[in-house]
Amino acid sequence: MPARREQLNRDRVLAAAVALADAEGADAVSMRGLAQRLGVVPMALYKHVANKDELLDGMIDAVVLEIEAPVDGLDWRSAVRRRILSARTVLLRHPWARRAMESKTTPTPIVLAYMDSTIGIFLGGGLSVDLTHHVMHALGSRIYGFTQELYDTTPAIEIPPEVAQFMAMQFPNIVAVVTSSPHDPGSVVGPGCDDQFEFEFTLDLFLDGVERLHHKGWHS
Amino acid sequence: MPARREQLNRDRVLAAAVALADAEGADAVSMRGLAQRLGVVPMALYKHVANKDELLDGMIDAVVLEIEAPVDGLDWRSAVRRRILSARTVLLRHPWARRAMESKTTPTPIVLAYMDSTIGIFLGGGLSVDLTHHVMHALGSRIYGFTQELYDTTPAIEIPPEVAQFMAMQFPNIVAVVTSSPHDPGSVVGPGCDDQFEFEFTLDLFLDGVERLHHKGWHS
DNA sequence: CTTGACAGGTGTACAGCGTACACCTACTGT
DNA sequence: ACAGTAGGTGTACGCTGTACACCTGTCAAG
Repeated sequence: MPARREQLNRDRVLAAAVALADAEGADAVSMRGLAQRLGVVPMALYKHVANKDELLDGMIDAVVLEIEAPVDGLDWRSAVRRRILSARTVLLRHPWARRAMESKTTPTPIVLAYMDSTIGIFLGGGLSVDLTHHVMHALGSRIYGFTQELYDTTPAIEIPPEVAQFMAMQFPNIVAVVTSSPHDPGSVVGPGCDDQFEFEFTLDLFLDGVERLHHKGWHS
Repeated sequence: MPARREQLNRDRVLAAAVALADAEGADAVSMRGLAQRLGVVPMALYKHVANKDELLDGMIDAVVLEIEAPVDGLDWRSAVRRRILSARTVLLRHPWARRAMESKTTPTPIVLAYMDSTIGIFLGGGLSVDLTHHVMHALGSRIYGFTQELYDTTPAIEIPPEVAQFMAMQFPNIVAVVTSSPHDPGSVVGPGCDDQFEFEFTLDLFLDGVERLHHKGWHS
């Protein structure tokens, strides 16, 4: 009997899937690819996850669980800000998670628990249920630490000069805005200009607005 | 010679693809499915679009072209608001377009032109280049008329009472917030609570903040 | 009038995907 | 000792996008 390799289990499968996605991107996580990585035949995985969708759920759960728990003793605004920025640092470690979360339509209990505790910060801070409701919608994916930057306006490859000139002709406003201030590649989640500064800028713009509504006694 | 069916061309292919997606959802738009719809063999499509990715680009372009052009004679805030709400009504007609746009990483010239003219509204209204830059990031997908509602918190199926009780135990805050005010199913783009009221609420929260920054002479 | 290029539709084929289903094997509780 | 079961295997199916060779009708040039 050969030295038996360690038995698979759900957590090992999920951990391997996350590691594979971290290392080679989400596309590398196919049932076949993941199985190979684990030295196992594809169908073996189905003994531990129901299907690929559930595998993705598990991967997302693993990421969400890395987000720091709410900190006691802070005002609601600081607590929310801190938690969201914690979510962001987690997503910087797992850039694939952004698209994975976007592509899902139903939350897992773990994601629900994350949302619930985040909502709890607002309600605990005295915000009305209605205002909290709207704020959660307004935040959208931002509570998970990323914004939806649809397109990458700062391409990695340098653009040839004739293209640059063409762009300046066709899209003068884009060029004016994009060339005004560069982004920090180290702080972006996935493609796009979703860097740390922009993220915090918008987050604070939001929280300012919410705080103002709250102080005005906004109710519905 | 049988009555020859009308020849294919790029526009007919794109129009059929959009119609198919409208009618049966984005998943129905496979090269084989679309070809069948056009009474043609799958490979015939490749004489008119380079590959499936370009097909999707073309479909998105078709949708973006439906968005109303900027209206002259309005202040920047009204002009932006109007344009974004126009984008939203377009996306209500083509709910599949939301995910399609999310899944792309590179904009087409037509999408760039849309962005350019939208940026032009801000710059033309006197906003600084820097502020405009941040605002475009902050708006994110909102300039295309949808928000990123990751999860559908108002499921279509009614939930059994024991599940409801379990939810109330596990996620009291979510339940409190979700049950507070219902959403209008007719005004949502895709799954989630992205309804018209929430959309405008957040849009105005944004525009308020931007206007305030602008009046403060915000520059960098 | 012929000829040759070419645009556009066809047919076959392949690699990759998720996964259903039958099987086999080793361990466990009675 | 025996039955049950958890977990890994092998084969196979239908689906996807698409490469490549082919054929056919139209049209312009010699």
